[in-house]
Amino acid sequence: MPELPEVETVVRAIRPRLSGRRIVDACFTVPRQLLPQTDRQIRRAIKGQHIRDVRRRGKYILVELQKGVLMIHLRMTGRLYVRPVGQPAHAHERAWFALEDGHELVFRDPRTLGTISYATPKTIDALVGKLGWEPLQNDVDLPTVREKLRTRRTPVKPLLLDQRLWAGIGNIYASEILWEARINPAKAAASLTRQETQRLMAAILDVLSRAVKKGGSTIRDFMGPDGKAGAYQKQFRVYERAGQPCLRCGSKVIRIVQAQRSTYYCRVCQKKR
DNA sequence: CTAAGGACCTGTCGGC
DNA sequence: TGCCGACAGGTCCTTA
Repeated sequence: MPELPEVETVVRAIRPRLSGRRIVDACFTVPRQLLPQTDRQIRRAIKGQHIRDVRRRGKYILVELQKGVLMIHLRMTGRLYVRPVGQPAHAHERAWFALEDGHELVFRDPRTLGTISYATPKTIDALVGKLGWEPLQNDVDLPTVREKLRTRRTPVKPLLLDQRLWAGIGNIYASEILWEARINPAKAAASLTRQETQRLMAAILDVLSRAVKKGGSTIRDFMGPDGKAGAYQKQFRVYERAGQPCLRCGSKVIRIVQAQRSTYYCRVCQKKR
């Protein structure tokens, strides 16, 4: 469900309500979602710890505690919000973290694909160490990117979903980014020209930062933790617009399937060569 | 090493 | 109305 802009929106909303608070208890209902420890181990490890800060790395939400980090990944349908204890629950709530101040952090996830893990400074690298560049940091240069793409014969669209390159891009923004950069999603990553790679890097930064400014996208069930919907879905140029006119050239946007995921693009603006 | 396909889950929607 | 397949913001594992 959420990609970088949605995760960033969640983090910004919950950070002021969690920082400095103490976790007094935790409850988990789906053991499968806990990695790599058991519910009992995580519960014992985090109980009593103060929350120092809440940050994002790729699509991971990092709740930084005194002695370790609680890492939450929302996958497709996860949501995270803070509410006063005693308020009515929603369907599909899977985990709760009770705070000393009378609120609770709630993890809701209908499909139960999300994950919760607890890591210490010693073990965190195994979970987050393989993640690639942070798209909003904009701290990687053109030669470095070109070198990384040089050996990749895979189409560029599925490649954008590989979190080991840029961390945080998902299925919606991959299509949006390629439309913005005027690159054909089926083009082999290794065959991108210098100019195309440059446009790709610019589009990644541009599309994702604009989406963050709008509070992410709400298309099915993503919701800001305050119940507010994101607004970026109104700015989609190609995603879920198959059959509608391209906003640049007017020809029809088409949908194809790559690596079992939908891709949307304009055949005319995003020519292969 | 890379690449492709299935697996993991539940909910919703459109067609017959 | 009810059933069935397709599809959904993601990643991980197995196989070639």
